[in-house]
Amino acid sequence: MAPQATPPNERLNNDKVKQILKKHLDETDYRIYKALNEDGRMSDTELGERVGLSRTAARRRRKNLEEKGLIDVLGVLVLQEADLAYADVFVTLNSDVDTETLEEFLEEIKHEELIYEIGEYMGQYDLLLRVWHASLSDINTFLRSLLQDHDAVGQYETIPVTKTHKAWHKTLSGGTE
Amino acid sequence: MAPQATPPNERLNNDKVKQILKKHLDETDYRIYKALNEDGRMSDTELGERVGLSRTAARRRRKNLEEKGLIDVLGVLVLQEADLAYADVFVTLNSDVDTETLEEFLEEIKHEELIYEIGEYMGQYDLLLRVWHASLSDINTFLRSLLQDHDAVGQYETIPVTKTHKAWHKTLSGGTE
DNA sequence: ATTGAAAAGATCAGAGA
DNA sequence: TCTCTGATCTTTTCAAT
Repeated sequence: MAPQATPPNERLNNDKVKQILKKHLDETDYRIYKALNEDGRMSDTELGERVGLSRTAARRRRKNLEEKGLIDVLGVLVLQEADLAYADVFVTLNSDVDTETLEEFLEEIKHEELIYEIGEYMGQYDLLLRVWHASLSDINTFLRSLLQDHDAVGQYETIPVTKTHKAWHKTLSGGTE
Repeated sequence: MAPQATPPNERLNNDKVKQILKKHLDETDYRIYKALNEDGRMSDTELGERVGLSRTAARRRRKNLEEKGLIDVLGVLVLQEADLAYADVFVTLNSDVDTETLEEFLEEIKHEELIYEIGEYMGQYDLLLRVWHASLSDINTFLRSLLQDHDAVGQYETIPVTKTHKAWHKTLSGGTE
């Protein structure tokens, strides 16, 4: 079958998004991203059909987006489906912590398999950690041994996540319901 | 070349993780996940070589993990690389909000292209939203029009994320540095 | 879980808009 | 620069074991 023109129902009808991204992604790039967001293993051939390009053109764009680091195609663990507990941890750093101690701390926790996200905040808290474990009480124990007496950490608050409705830009289907 | 036995340097040397996941994933499954977490488009052939299985066996396991919803392979936008602003929003719901209004609210924001995550908290806040936009001030304007006078929303606090060190279980390479 | 073989897809060089 | 086509090589996929 010949590659079709852009299917009308898949056109990006969101001018706002187009405006925001125009510095790096044009509309075709964004549609490639959206297709990969749905299915990261979609073949370049199908990708091309979806966005109205030949396989090679679609492929080149995908590769470019990946090489520039604008998109990443990866596998994620769906904690909700794996009956795992997960929580967000808001860390306030010690006010007198020096850069080196902080760097060491970050380096240390980056390699923790049970911490799947680390972000820096500007505001009420300094750091966000996201952790997973078998149960909430395991999360508590884990965090205590990791953060309790660390030079870099002032205090921390843990908030369990009870349900995720949307993640990775994607509405989640199931849940435990 | 014949499929090799498990390369020693790639074995999962983390008993804690093995214990936590044993209900759903065995060690080979977890190694498949870790490989896909590095590169979601890795071929089943390479996957098989990495974990010491034939292409078909590796493929079957991958498919199973995807079908059970335990892992998902998808494309993500790396906001940090796209010069976009992003922030976390902690929402406290109105104390007198009824289930229906809440459901409607969730349904409404699920389809917002600029909201890439929605989670329910148990604790100090009720909801976490993660938003992106061209700039922080755009985020502010966007949130005001979305949340300000909504029946479901009591108050909300926005905290900009200034840097992400780890996301999707993966240490991020670049940054703007 | 594996192998072998047919179909589908990836990849590259060359060429054109 | 971006795209396309055709040729070749790799991977996927499925039936049989």
